[in-house]
Amino acid sequence: MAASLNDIARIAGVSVKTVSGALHGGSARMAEATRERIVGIAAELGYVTNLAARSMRQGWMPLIGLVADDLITSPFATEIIRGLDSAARSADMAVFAMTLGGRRDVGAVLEEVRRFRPRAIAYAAMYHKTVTLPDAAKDVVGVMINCQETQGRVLSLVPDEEGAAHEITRYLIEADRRKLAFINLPGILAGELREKGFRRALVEAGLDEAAMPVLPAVRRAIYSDRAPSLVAHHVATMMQGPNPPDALLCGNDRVAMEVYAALHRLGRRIPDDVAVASFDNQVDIASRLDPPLTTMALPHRLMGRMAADILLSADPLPPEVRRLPFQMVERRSV
Amino acid sequence: MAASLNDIARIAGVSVKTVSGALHGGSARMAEATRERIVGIAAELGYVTNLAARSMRQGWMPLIGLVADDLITSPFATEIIRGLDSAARSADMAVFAMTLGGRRDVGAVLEEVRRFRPRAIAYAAMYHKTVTLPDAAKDVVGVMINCQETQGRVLSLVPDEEGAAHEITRYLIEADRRKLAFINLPGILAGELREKGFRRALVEAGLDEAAMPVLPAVRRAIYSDRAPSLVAHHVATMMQGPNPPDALLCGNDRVAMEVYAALHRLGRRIPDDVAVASFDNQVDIASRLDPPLTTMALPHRLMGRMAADILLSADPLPPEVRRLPFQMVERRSV
DNA sequence: AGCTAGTGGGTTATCGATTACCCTAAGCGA
DNA sequence: TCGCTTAGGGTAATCGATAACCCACTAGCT
Repeated sequence: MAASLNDIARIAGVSVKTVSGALHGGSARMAEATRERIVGIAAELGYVTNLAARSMRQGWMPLIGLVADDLITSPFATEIIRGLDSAARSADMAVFAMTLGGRRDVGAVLEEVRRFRPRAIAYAAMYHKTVTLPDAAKDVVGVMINCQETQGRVLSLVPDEEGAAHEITRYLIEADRRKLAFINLPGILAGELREKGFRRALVEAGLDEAAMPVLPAVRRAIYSDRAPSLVAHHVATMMQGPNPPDALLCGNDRVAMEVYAALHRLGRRIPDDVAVASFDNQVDIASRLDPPLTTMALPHRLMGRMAADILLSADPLPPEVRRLPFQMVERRSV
Repeated sequence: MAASLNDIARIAGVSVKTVSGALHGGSARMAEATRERIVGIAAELGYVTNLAARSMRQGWMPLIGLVADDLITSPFATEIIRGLDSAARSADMAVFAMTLGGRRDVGAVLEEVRRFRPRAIAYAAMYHKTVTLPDAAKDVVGVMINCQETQGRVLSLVPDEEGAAHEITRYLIEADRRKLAFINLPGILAGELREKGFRRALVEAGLDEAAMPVLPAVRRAIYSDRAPSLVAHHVATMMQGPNPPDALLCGNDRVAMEVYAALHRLGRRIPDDVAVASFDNQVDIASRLDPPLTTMALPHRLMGRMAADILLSADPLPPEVRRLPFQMVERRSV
């Protein structure tokens, strides 16, 4: 068994409280010699603080619980966790993540996490969506990341999808593109909001918004590697049609990857014939495409960092929805 | 503050020990009526077990600590964690991950994790490598994942790089390819071992091993999105040379992605003119390439699961190095 | 000398769950 | 009726760290 304050106290011939003070800076009143002797013995014994024991008095463990609906799987998840972690670390806390992993019962998973007595709990979604939390969970979850609670009773941090779509569309228009098309992700909240932003930018630029197609990358389902893709079909149809687009906006970098392949097959050059832009900034893909892809980076890290700040802030914040900006990563596809 | 066994006991008019028994199945001797009454009160109060308190007696928290050298960043990391998690869950434990995140001092990070009193600790590396653990850490880390301890004093789980390279090379040869080239990842252990397997398969097939080039994907450094790539150059040189290869083996799926682009530019078709195969099975990429990429999947999930089994096994295991097999994912690039 | 303030450190209760050990009452056979 | 077993449950110690409160001693001042 690991050494405890008690063991150190016995060897040093002082009381536990003195040892506690020496190692964790409790009372300032302490002879420097005593402190040094105690620290020396602690090091010799390989003493490691027992946070579980400390938590008994404190009431909580120095943990931020993260319940994720399946997110740990995704490369973006890591960004959220990094953001959370960097903020948590400044407060000498750690992040403790647990995924639903297919389990339906959010309440049960929350309880599993609560057994560890985290200081606060965040709930995160893999992709931007609306989530219904069980009633009891509303007082337990301090902040929602990448999702918003159905009844708006929990402070939520989400990406500003509409703003991002608006920005990248404007960017395409400013690059003298006039015939745009958007191969969107159907059936999800992000897709809906981005379509709004896309159309708004077109209208503001005085373009004929009705002439610009918004097409689904897949049929109905979530975009995944199992869903049959419509991308190649859409690209071929549009490019060989009477009025081919000179800019293609893609729902994510993987859609863009398929668009690249389809354009290659048709002998079209990027960006000379067609500009391509997208959302996500999945670096592995975006930076390795030829030409490298201009894409709107999701604010995952930012959401993580803000979430931690919110959870650790002393005073309670109103349960609003905060929309966080994407960051445009300009490469050479426009 | 959350309800405790004490609160429940007071309300139910019984002792804490009875409540403990009722909720956690301690003593079998208990009137069913009493148990039900207690469970009811616990539910009403929203009682959640305090694992920190339990751990005071048990000596450890039901946690498997995972120290990762930077791994949480990678999409593979998630597979290791999933493997660990699924095995841990069967033992009613959770995985608690912490990354080095650039910090040099492994010992300090290990101590940070040990403060939480995990039952056992695993160390994982982002890519297959050799790791030198501080002396004190050798008794603390129960298993190394995706890396091996320099002095072989800790049980290690690593991918069987040589075997995988041998298998995929044989597969290419059996597909009637006779002029192979390998665009390898330079400067890392995996690359060295794979080259061995590649050459062994060539020799076994009676091919002229010296005529098959093994080229570095990048100059010296680790393959990352910052390292200037040599892939396009190599492909162009080889394909336009006197004796172009009919099969290209790639160090990972992102290299393969660049190979695809380079071949497209040269007007070569996959797999008709050139077969392409690689390592990793980064699904996002491999399944979306055109044609979908045949690739050797790293045994990350398996490593995770085995690691948990090892850590939770009662009897200590010898500190050997176990090489785990890759899984070939056949798609349509060969 | 008597008093006060300050220094250095000890005692003990506490947090929540578990557990070794003890107690009571009922039932039952001798 | 006595003694024993068994069901049902109580008491109190324990794990490690913390903190409220207490105590002994010394220097400086009147």
